[in-house]
Amino acid sequence: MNSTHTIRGKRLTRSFYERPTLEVAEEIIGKYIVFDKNGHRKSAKITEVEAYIGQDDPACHAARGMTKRNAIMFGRGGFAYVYLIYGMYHCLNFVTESKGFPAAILLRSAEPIEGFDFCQGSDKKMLSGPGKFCRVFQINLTHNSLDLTNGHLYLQDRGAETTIVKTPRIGISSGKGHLWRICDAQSQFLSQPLKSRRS
DNA sequence: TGAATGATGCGCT
DNA sequence: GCGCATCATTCAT
Repeated sequence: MNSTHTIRGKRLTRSFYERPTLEVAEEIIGKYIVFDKNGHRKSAKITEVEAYIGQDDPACHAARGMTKRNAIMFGRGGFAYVYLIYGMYHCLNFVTESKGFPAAILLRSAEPIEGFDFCQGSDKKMLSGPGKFCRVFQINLTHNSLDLTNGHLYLQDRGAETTIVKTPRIGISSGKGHLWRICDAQSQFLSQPLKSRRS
């Protein structure tokens, strides 16, 4: 039942990324990530991200200055920052803000849209976590520093409307006070379920 | 339903 | 050496 029809959408340009990170993070929910690899297209709707903002954010990789690994974060917005974590998983980030201000948005979870087999019925968890997303999308260190505005990995606006919820970030030991994990409040495709509200 | 744990490699002190 | 922006599995309650 998979369609090979290409869904149209507007590619997000440099001006989308080169803004305050929290603004970008809130607007990025509901956007679509597209990866064209060898003529095969995968796409997914973004449901959950985290913001890592500047050298005053202790959880941000740039907190202790520029290194070879995090150098891309110090450049212009609109590039991919990919790193290896725990020796076995990759995490994909979107660099934000202008040159000189290091910040990025971690893609934590998404809803599969195009280019997947759904025979297992476990699609809700297929992309639910930063490591799982990269494994399925085959994102690795070779994709670090790719230009999202001019390449085969990019974001699209397909006009989806969303309601967002903010929570503390996951898996960090410092910087827990900020509500910089941003989720689609209605989505079933999150890395962790939101706390249900009690009456 | 939740806590503990092992796998695994790189960057940094 | 140690500590990670993780995940799947095992064990306890």
